[in-house]
Amino acid sequence: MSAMAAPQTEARLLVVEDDPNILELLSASLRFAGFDVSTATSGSAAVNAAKDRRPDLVVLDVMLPDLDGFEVIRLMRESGTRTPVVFLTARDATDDKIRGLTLGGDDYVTKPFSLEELTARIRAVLRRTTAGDQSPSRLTFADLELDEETHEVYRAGQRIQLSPTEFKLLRYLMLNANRVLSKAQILDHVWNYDFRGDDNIVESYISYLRRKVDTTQPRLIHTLRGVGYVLRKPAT
Amino acid sequence: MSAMAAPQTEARLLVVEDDPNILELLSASLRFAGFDVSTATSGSAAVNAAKDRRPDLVVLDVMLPDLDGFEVIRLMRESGTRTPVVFLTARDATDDKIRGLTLGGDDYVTKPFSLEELTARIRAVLRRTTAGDQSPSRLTFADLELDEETHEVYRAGQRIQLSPTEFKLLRYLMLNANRVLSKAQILDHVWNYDFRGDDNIVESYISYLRRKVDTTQPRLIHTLRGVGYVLRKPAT
DNA sequence: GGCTACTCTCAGGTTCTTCTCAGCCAGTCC
DNA sequence: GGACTGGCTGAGAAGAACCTGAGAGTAGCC
Repeated sequence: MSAMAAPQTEARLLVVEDDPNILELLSASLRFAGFDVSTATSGSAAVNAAKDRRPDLVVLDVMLPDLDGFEVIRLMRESGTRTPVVFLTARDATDDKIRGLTLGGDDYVTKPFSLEELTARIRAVLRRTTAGDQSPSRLTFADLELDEETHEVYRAGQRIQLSPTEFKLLRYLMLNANRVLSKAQILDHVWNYDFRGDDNIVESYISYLRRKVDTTQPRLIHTLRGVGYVLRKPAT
Repeated sequence: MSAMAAPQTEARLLVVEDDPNILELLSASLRFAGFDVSTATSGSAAVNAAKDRRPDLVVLDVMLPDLDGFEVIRLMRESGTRTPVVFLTARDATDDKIRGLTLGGDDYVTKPFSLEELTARIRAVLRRTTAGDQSPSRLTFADLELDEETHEVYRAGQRIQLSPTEFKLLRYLMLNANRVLSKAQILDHVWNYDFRGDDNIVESYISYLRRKVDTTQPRLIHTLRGVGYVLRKPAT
């Protein structure tokens, strides 16, 4: 699934995270999303890996066993390269240094995050920092349009207001148009990884989405009973 | 984000600062703002770098481990070139030397500063010292006007009084018109880097600004719930 | 020293959002 | 047809995000 928008497909990521569960989750899904992923589990390993691999972007947990994330970045940048970073931080990060993370084209995501949110941020940072606006911030499918930067959604030219979760769900459907997505899959990608509710939440949000963006013909969001959902044009 | 106003885009800066955290903060964000940045961490290194690189402007901490900032400038200028300088000083610097700075076209910013303030000063000094009125001191968006030199703000021709922070916030919004800015981003750019409060201060100042400059139709300051704020004309 | 203007915090109110639950509906299988 | 299963959706509780008034503290100014 998730072949993502093409341009970053070959972007090289370095993921630095000491929790093996989260590291596995991240590297598997980012790889699956089409990124070329390498990993490190400590700050010093990260610095070396960055020298060797010259990644296009680093996903970096600020809490690491040896060096903290800020040290890692400084060491990486001493060699002169200006690699953009997406930081992973705890939600209640009272850490003084958390300020300043959005400078220099970088960004951050607070734990626990959803994979959709992380990949959206990665795409956004790559878009900003890579020369040439190669990848457009606007997704299109049939008469649906979704702007990742301004969070605007249009159906047949009509502006539609979505809540944050509705927006994430629609983006996920659009990035995976014509692909059947199970409720479990959707849950895993759109909701935070610590979400402990059940599948019904997906049904609820599909229902909300239909009411907001799929009231006109042709219908684009289809249910495959017992299998999942798919965004596609009818008569396929 | 922050592609800033175009004109200074190619200006060469030399940033001289011995604190590695602040140096990283500065070089990352100035580079992202479009400047061509090189760095030095000591006075003697700065003198050499200036000879090599011939920067258009120097950002110079007055407190350095070896030479002080004024010495550095004297040595730089012995070779005859008159490079403008923006000094970084401690807030309580009662030093007489600081006083005379604004006479020679130079300027200074007291630590801790905000990035908006520093980049505004850099732009102003470049404007004064570079031949040709390349970058205008007046920002315009819809019927909003903001003069960076006189600190005057007009909405639909009406003069509006803003406090210093309100002014900085509005300038930041105008420099990034049509771009969605998160509260974290705004905090990082408009407030001093040592500010330790929370996001609510941004909400407060947005509220003040709205009351002062956004009481008439069409509304220009928009809230994107869960995302941030954006300055834009409606019906986009 | 006293006044003013400004910055920042806090808390109450409001609106929007998330999530759960339960009942209903629609296919499917016997 | 009847029963079962999966999906849909309205109602509502809990919580999050946002706005704003009030006020404490502070810096700057006369």
